[in-house]
Amino acid sequence: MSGYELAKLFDGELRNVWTAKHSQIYPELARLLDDGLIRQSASGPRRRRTYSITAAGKAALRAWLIESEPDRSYRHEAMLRVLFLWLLEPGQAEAYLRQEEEFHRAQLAVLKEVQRIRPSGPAQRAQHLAREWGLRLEKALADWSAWARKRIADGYLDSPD
Amino acid sequence: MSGYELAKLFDGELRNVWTAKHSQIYPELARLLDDGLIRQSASGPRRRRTYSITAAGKAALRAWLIESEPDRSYRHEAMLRVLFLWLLEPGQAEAYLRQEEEFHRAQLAVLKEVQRIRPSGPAQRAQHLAREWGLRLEKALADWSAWARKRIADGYLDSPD
DNA sequence: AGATGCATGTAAATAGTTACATGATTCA
DNA sequence: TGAATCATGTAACTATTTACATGCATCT
Repeated sequence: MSGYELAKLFDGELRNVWTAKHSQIYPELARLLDDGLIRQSASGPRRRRTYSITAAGKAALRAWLIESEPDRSYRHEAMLRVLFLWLLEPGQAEAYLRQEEEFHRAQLAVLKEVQRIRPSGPAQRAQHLAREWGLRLEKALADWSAWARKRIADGYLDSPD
Repeated sequence: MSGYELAKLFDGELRNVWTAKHSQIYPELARLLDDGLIRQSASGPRRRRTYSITAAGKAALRAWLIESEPDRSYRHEAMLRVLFLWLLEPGQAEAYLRQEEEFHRAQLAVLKEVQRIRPSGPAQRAQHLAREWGLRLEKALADWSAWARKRIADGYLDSPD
């Protein structure tokens, strides 16, 4: 893949797995190339260069997977905002959650389309499994947004205690 | 809340919303205090200091909520790893997913316990809504892990194409 | 010919982690 | 009295974003 394609991928269907901007991707590709973990596999118009993983790169990934514990902490700005929804008028809070639901329903539709394509090769199949997670995540987020909005509409946040 | 309590909260029930280490929290509290967005509300043994939000702090939060678009990108290292599971032996991949399921079932149980406590006051109620999301997220993650593991056990990743 | 999208790169600033550092209180 | 936990702080490093910068290719 090229740096440009990676940037698109991170901004698209990998948005709920990992992200990176092109300004981080290009220097990182240069570093990986320098370390022999990837190799340039093709070049195209407009200085386009695609890279593929080397045996050393695969070994490094394997070592990472086996030797380290996953970091299971999340950062979800949209949910962080929910903690402060009590500072807004209920109507504003409802509008926020309505937008969230809309966004996630739209994402869900996009992922469903992509998911129809049959993956070929092990890497594509692993991506298919991760995309299935994306699908479930978007649905859960849309459903939660609708649920929370209804609770707020019922006066959940403004009732005194 | 004190810096120490915030660190615990981020590491505990806010783990799937936002995180920060104490080394980030303390300088940030100093900055917020300096900017008049929080005020010191109490002090205890061992230099313990708790802070509460000021009117200016609330206004700043409101402005953030209303004037900026939420960043809906995620970073989920545990799911990033899934993209590279094809590099492992199927047995190793299954072990990874089994651990993930276990972790999320345990988290689910913890959150369910916390969620039984009735929230008092609007901020607590907003946190309750976010925790309900945490609950749904942990369940979805556990279910997905079990599903993906079964697919891999059925040879999904190693079948040629 | 002009707009749009492809394609890459770098510098400066901000955000966040890891490691180093210290000391008080509580409990066994 | 020794260990664990509470509690805060800082320095160095790494990661990430924002802004600046350039130019080619394709389509209308």
